[in-house]
Amino acid sequence: TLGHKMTARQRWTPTPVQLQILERIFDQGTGTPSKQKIKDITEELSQHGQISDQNVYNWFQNRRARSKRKQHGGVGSSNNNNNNNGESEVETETETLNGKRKIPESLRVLPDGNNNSNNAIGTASTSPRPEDLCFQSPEMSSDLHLLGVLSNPRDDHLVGKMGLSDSYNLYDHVEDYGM
Amino acid sequence: TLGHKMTARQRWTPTPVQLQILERIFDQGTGTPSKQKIKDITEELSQHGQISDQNVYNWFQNRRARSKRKQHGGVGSSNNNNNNNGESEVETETETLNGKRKIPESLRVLPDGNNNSNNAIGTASTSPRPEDLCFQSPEMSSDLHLLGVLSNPRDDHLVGKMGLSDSYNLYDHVEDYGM
DNA sequence: GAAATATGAATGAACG
DNA sequence: CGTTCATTCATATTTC
Repeated sequence: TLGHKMTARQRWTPTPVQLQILERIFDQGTGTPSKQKIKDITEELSQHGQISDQNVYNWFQNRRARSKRKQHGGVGSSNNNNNNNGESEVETETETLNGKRKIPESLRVLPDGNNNSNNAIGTASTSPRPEDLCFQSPEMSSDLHLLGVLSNPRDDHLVGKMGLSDSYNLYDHVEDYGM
Repeated sequence: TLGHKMTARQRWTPTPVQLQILERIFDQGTGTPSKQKIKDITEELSQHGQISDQNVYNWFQNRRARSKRKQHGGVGSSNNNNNNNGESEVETETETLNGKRKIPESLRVLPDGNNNSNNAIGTASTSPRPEDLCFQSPEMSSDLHLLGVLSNPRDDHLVGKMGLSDSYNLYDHVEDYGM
């Protein structure tokens, strides 16, 4: 009953030794190791098992994030952690949600309905975009005339001369987009 | 390092269609689209789901940065090494590995102390990744000595064995869309 | 064996 | 623009 090779990419699992080393390094308080450090560490850890820079990097990132997160939970704090809104920090209640968050990786590309955060709530005016539900054919939608412009690299001289098209600097952390 | 503005509560998730379009545009070699282009793209993509200029801009930036990271061998890692066990018989059945790695938490974090003999990992009778498979370097890398390096921000060049990542490697996502 | 949990991996958003 | 943070997702592992 099983299939055959499904290209199951198993995620890297640190060996105890690797974990020990990683923990130790993390405990050094070095914070986030630089890329160079990452390489060193990777090199070191590769002696104890297969590992890559990305693995090490991810590990540190996760470790950091996890530490931060842990502190905020109801660790030693007083009881009564009432959540007013249904917002709740979904943390461990992964699939407790009614919605199906777990989509097979094969189908991950498929439209999962609409998980976009719609500001329109309460009025039930959630407009499930039918377009998303449609299968995306290689030709994409249709009215992509826009693409025609974009596919033209020479089309840059369109607005570049206006003098007003400054850099994207203002794009950095603006809140004007009212998202 | 003060008030981190993480007011971004809801994270925009591109729909498959949007992703396709974005990928397409990015692949056109347009590089970083102008502001005008961004607007056009946003407009087009908004037909397939909620999106903003900022989202589009971020996406392109991230995409670009990611691409560059790969060739530079930054954190982008180099070799995607899975577990040595990851041969080909990997099936969707979780039972494939048969044998649970029963490593007590005591060993998982392994407070170390001063003990060097990590025989504890001997539980590898079911360990999915035999570490002995890896060839030990003649210099017998010391886990601890690496820490010294990390403590020294100035000394990044210690092992000097990192001469591996040169070629292009795709570590990142393996988008299956567009199939 | 399924659920719950832990954690590695992917990615959007922010910072400098 | 490169790097880092924060959040989510997927899968391994542990528990019931």
